[in-house]
Amino acid sequence: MSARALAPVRRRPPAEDPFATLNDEQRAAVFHGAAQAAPPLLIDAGAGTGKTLTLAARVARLVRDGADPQRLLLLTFSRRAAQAMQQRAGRLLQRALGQPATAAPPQQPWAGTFHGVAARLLREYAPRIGLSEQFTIADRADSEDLLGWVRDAQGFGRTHRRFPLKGTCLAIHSRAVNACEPLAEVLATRFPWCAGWEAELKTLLRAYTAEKLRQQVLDYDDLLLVWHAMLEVPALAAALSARFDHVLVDEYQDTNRLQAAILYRLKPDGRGLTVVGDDAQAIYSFRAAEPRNLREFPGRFEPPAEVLPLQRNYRSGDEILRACNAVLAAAPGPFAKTLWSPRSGARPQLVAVADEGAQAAWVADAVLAQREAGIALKRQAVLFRTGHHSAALELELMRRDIPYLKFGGLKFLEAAHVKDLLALLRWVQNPRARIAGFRVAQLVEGIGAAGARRLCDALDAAADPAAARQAFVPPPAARAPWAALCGAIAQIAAAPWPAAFEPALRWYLPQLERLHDDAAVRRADLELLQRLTGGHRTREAFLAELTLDPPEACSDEAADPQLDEDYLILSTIHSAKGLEWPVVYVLNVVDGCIPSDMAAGSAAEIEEERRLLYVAMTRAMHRLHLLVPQRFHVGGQAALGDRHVWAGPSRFLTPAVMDGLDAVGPLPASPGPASAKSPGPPETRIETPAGPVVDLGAALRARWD
DNA sequence: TAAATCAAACTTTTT
DNA sequence: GTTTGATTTA
Repeated sequence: MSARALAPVRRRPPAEDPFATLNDEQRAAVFHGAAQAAPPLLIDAGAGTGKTLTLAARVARLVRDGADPQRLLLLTFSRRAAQAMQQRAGRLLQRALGQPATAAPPQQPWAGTFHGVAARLLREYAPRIGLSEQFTIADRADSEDLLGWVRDAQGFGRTHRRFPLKGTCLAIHSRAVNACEPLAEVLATRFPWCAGWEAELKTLLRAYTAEKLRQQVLDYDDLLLVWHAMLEVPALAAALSARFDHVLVDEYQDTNRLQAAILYRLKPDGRGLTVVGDDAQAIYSFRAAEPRNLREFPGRFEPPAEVLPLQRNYRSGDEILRACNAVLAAAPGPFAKTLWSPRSGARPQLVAVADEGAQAAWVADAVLAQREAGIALKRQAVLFRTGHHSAALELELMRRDIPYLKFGGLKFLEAAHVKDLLALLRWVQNPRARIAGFRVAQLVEGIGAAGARRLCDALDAAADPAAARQAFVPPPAARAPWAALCGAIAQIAAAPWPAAFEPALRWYLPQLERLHDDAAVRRADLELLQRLTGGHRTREAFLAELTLDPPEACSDEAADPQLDEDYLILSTIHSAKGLEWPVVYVLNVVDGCIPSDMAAGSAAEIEEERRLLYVAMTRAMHRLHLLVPQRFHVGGQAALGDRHVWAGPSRFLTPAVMDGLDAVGPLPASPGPASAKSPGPPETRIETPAGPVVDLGAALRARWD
């Protein structure tokens, strides 16, 4: 073994060909083009067709053939996906180079989400674009609060007619930015009830942009917007484009117009560009994702990009795939694929139950039965449309002592105590961040909204906000507690990371005890937060990555995975994207849940709900259970309210789908009529902003002129 | 005048 | 369970 390790790496013949197990479809995608400047490629990868493996193998193959891993950009949908991809590519590469498995695999440092990569690039280029290197990133709640504050300051809170709420204003902002649409068009197509406020909204969003720049705070949308703005400046565009020889993008059907525009500016001729996607799994249009990015990709280039499909499914038995195909057959997309597998297995089940209680009991029974049969809890997943759909099941699981981990829905970062502590750290890093300061100041005993406002105004007016913070004279009653906060801030600022977390926590814990009855439970969250600090090298990195990629599970009864060996997976369908489990249960496959009655507006929305069911079903490897409660709670009432509706099975369970399902329990009523085929969305063009500018602020403000 | 307290409404999906 | 608004209290 040691002799092998000592041998010069380049002389070692590969112990085995890591690409030998690829099928023909995958091999074609992996070996498309030369290692340098390969022509553009679209991998049209159906669910479970080995997409991750193929992309990882392509990365490994490019590096093996001479590409520099440092000059390779891998854009994925989540950080989790990026890590999975890096690991697999690393292992494949070791084998391709004949390295021992003990050697450190070559890392690809540029892998992550669009937003994550943007944050890193902006931090690096900040001095060249008039941005402070200390800029902080606001999560959605903070962005809403800041926008709400600007909205009040502009006097829109006291209008004669009702002005859109802060959340709506931010949604409008987000839509306009991500879809690259003019404000008027966004209002007309998405927010018709706000159309009368166009001029005011324009003023508001311009003021919001100015305020963010003044405070050196960027929201999610700004990360992409500034990246794009940088690519408008020829010198910066040249530097950024030259930096990467290859750009590979995963889940391309869920990118938006702005992301596509970034990509085309990064690689104008498409050389070195690879995108992977499946239009049947487009489920993020509520976030301005534009599946047409995928459809239009080949034609963007001359000659058009090559399209290579992957249809051989390695995940599921053929019975499950037939049912999945049948769901989509009612509304085939332009890249219609038929998944197939030579493997045969159990037919999927349609389980009719009386109500949500019976549904929870049935799932709990089934989960335990499978566990007895040797399928660990971890290898089973319960999927649902919205976070609270699992409430009844969670009660049942707790009652039966079945540990579980829930993804999606309740967010760790949204808990008040976590936000408090993060606000403190943000405020230390960037004293101009008004929302953070406003929040932290109010934690001080004796300072309320009015005192906090006075403090923030003073900081705003000061040339040196950190000094103004020290000089602030609190109300007499708050003197001692305020001094304690100032002391803590000084310690946090002085200490290296992650030691700086300690004084922050020490200051906050007494406030936690004072403000919350359930301090003990919340304290556990803060300890989890503390454990996360170690994984990041600097405070900036910690704050940025936590904002862009929050821990996915909430801690409460969701047992600490390190304590419980085995736990059942609960997940929203959206959060289940890209994952697979041997046994999958899908809750509430009824009209009103799937499709959600919130989404019943347009035909396009209904079609997205259909794909959502498709995504849920294609997660299953061996067993799939669709649950249909005949009665379920309607929302908009107290948690224990007793209003129900009698629901029919989801309209997506067409006769063709039902043919492939085994009915369990009393047969449900026949499904409703299939929805009409959707007309395509209206044509939109990418708006090209005015010529190159180096003044970032002017570029961003111009967005709202 | 500002802070603390209490009652009531709202809760899709997420970077 | 959090946020918002109205009321009471210092």
